[in-house]
Amino acid sequence: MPENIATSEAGSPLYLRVRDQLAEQIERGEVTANIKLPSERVLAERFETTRVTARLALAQLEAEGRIYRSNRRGWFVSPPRLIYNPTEDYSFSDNAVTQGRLPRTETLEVRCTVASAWLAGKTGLETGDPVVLVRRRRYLDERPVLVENIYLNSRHLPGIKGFDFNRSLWKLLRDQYSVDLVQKKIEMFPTALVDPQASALSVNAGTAGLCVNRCSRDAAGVFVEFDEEFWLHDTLSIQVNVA
Amino acid sequence: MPENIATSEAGSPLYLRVRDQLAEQIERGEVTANIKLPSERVLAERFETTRVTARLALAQLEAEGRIYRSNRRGWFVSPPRLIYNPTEDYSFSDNAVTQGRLPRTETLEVRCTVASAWLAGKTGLETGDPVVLVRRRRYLDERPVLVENIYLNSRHLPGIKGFDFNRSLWKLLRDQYSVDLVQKKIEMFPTALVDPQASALSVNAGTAGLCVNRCSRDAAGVFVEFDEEFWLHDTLSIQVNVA
DNA sequence: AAGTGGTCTAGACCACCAC
DNA sequence: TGGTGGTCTAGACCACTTG
Repeated sequence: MPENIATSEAGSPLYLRVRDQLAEQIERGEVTANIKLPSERVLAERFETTRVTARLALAQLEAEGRIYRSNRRGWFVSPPRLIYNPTEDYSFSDNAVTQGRLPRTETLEVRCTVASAWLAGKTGLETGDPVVLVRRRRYLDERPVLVENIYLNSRHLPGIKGFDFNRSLWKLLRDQYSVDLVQKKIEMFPTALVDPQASALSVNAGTAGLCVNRCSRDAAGVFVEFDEEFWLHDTLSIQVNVA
Repeated sequence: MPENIATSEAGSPLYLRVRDQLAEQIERGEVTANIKLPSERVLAERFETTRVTARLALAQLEAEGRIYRSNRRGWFVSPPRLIYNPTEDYSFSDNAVTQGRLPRTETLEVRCTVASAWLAGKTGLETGDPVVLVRRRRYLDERPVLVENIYLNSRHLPGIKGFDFNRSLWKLLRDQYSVDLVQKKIEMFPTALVDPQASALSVNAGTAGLCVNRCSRDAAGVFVEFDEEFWLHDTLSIQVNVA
């Protein structure tokens, strides 16, 4: 049975009225976190319109962070955002568990390489200085939510390449090297995810994301690590306190 | 003369190849900041495709923050992002000028009201406590880039309603009330802009944005102001230092 | 008045995923 | 194998902006 939309007052475009109806159903809890929405074809029929218009409505809800898509499996309701304070020493896993989520970390790659001009500019290293690159992917409730490139100062952290990176990096540095990260420079901006990050997260190129870069030094001001994080835009809320 | 795209290897979807060609032209400087792109119909013809596909390519570049649209006037190349540190006492104007931009502030509304339950939860006020609401819109080079709702503790700031809000709020508090904002709690998350913020910025509902909330207190911990900012996503880069 | 983006129709074929 | 989203065509009319 079609919804009473196509026949309603046309005060706003059809795709926004479809959006509002879907949003209402989500808020009423008729569909809840991680539940699949009806298919685009079914929605188009239900609202007596075409797939193009149904997709416009879905794109709106996706942009607002209310729903997300998974591969070609369909559209799902987004769970609450993870609260994340990038200024603090940080265990992704502890933080997720505290918020009632199931975290998982995959180490995609560990490789010795040298600093690019871009990295040198960000860190104060010289171009060509040795660094260890660690690429990780992190999940919440089995949904991949971020990929990151970590560049470690290998001169300052001998033997770092041999450790297990599926655990908290901050704890590793503290326990194995007695390094405290006390100086941080953090940069954040919203942007679309493109390859290779989009592929790594199994989303389409152009999916909205948040890029978080963090440059950390020890108490003496020596560069320790640079972290480049690519988050799906609907999965996090940044919180920072200044005292 | 059509670009050599439709005939090129179809390793990726057409709209991504169109995106790449346009991105290249932007990077080569053939079109630069605030320059208008060819119309969607011209692009469709040039790349031997339809408007729908051309719009997909443009939407990609918009999501990446490379271009933006202005009403029904066309698509324009985005200028560099404004670097913004929300943890510091902050003059929008000074910051913009330092970065070579032309700032402007409009006060849309100044109104006495009372704290909602939502605001009470964010600030520690009681629901119903008196506050002054200031709504402002801010421009960079005559492009509106953010709207904000400022809630001021009117008990703590007698007579605040009478001042000029087109200048820096922080300077106003310092000069007129000798208040230093030393405790701040900041929250940021990417989301789509919807009405009324979208209308206030003359963009379509669903345009990508960044919401920045800031709760500031004085040295004694008394609530002074809560600021709710809605930025266009391609206009800013957040930078924070932790020492 | 002409041109622009905004919205919408009614289809089509493809790649991938689950059954 | 059938259903899903992903991509794409070839048009249409409308609202608004600009000359």
